[in-house]
Amino acid sequence: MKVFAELYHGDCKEVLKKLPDNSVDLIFTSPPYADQRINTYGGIHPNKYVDWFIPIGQELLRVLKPTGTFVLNIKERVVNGERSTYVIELILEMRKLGWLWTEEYIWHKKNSYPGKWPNRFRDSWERLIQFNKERKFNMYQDEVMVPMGDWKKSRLKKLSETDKQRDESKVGSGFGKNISNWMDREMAYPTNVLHLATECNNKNHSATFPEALPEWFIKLFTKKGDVILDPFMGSGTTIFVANRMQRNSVGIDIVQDYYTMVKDRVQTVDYYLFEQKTNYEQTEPNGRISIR
Amino acid sequence: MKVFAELYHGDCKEVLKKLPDNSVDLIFTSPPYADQRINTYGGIHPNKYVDWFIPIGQELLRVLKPTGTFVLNIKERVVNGERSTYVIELILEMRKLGWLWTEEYIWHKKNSYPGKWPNRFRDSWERLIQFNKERKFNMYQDEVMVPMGDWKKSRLKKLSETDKQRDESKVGSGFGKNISNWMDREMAYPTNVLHLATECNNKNHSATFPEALPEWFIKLFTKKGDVILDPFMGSGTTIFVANRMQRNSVGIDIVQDYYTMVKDRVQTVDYYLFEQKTNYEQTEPNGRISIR
DNA sequence: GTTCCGCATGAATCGATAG
DNA sequence: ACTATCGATTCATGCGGAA
Repeated sequence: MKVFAELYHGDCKEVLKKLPDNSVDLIFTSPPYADQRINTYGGIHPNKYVDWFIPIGQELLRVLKPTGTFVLNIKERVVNGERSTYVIELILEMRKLGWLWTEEYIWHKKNSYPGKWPNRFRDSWERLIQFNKERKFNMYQDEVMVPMGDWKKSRLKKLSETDKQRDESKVGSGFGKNISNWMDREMAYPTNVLHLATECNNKNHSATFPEALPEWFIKLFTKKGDVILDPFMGSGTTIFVANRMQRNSVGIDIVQDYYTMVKDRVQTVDYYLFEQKTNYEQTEPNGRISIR
Repeated sequence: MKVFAELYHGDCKEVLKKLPDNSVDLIFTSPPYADQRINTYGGIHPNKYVDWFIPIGQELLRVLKPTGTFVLNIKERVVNGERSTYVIELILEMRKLGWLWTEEYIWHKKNSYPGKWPNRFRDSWERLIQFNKERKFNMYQDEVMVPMGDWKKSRLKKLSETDKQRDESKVGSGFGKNISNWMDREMAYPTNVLHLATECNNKNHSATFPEALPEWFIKLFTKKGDVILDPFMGSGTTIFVANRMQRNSVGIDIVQDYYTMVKDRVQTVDYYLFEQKTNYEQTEPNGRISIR
């Protein structure tokens, strides 16, 4: 299957106008938080955040397919001892545009930023706000099933130890089959709380969210060959995960360095696959970068 | 220490007017959810929820001490495929009354109700919205510390060998002091995400939250002898936990059965303590029920 | 080939100090 | 009075090198 990654450099409010109506299956993005990351992005004042975002929300509504989903990763910061209200105001304004506020998932950040203050504890969660265009949308729930409980993990560990023992005594005949059967029966649907650690290791470019986050929603809301849009792609986590999962992707960023970096790395991925599989597709004439 | 439980039967909007200004240290409550429990509370339509709550929020602001805290346990329900907006609208309206929206804790319900729907997974979290009257309020953070993660074990091992010597060699240096403080630390401050299972063993009275929930906030925001108010006490979980923790409590409920049941059970607790400790205080002449 | 351990770092916030 | 800058505080994760 041929997969493209379509990258743009510019203000997504303008760039989005180039995209056709009803062309995207999933929008997954984490916009710059108010007055955060001021050195890379301009920094939007909390009081003006909603006004800044709404025109973008309007365009996103246009490009999303009726069966598509928009997942917004965001968290309000503390201003003068209070939680800012721009996120919840944004939800109300988005509904006025016609968006449906379907659900709010919680990302529990297991390794939240340390610190101690007299009036609050560490902030260890972020919002994943799900918007939809219509009440009927594509959702592939079976793709994100998980092993049932923590007590299963210990049993799995025991099994793997047993696995080794049997491996020594008997040459495993049909044992793997048993495990897979057992695992299949122990799967359950997840909830709307996701437990993931932030990636804070010393990589070249730190992402704002771990790959597992877009991966989960991509599995849940798209199938192979669908189109995923990230209008604030940043270091490109969404784009790369989409590629790996054989989804097409459209990425936009206003920062030249991010755009260049993601473009280069996407090409690297392309080249890597070329070497591995000796199955290279020509770059599309329209500037789309082919990945297979 | 003598502890009272002051119970009222009636609409809290009216009953609250009897309470004096600045007399409560913590308000912890879980109001009837919109259109939920219609048979008991009559059910408030989601569209009218904010209008219904605001006069109560006004009175709560009056009775709370300037150093006190109001914790509101609530979660918006799904109406016509969308999350209702009355909770986030309520936050905005409460701020207009003068409340400060200090923080939003997440209660992750570890054993939430099983089930799935075509459009959504199980809802396994609720909001615990913290409002305050002033930016400075009482918070006893040390009372809710939790054991550190497993990573601490290896770190302890390391520090016991190398950093002890360094600490002795660099006596008085700020750096060494920091290290030693950290080394002795066995407990860490928690985050704003609480992991509690819903109680399913309580057959008599279906409480809306487990005892551990009010217990955590009572430890965090009050000391012994403080006054805790629950204007929607329901089956009285907040009241009983406050009693057990030697905090005074004020409970209000509009449902006669709830009022009677809590009053009877509080007296039972009273009698129980009388037998155990042979230290009984007369019931107060003003109708307050004494507990020690 | 594992296991263990050192270490950098992450969408942070408050209070004091300076301009 | 109001804004800007800076130091202090703090916990968990995963990479990479070493045993």
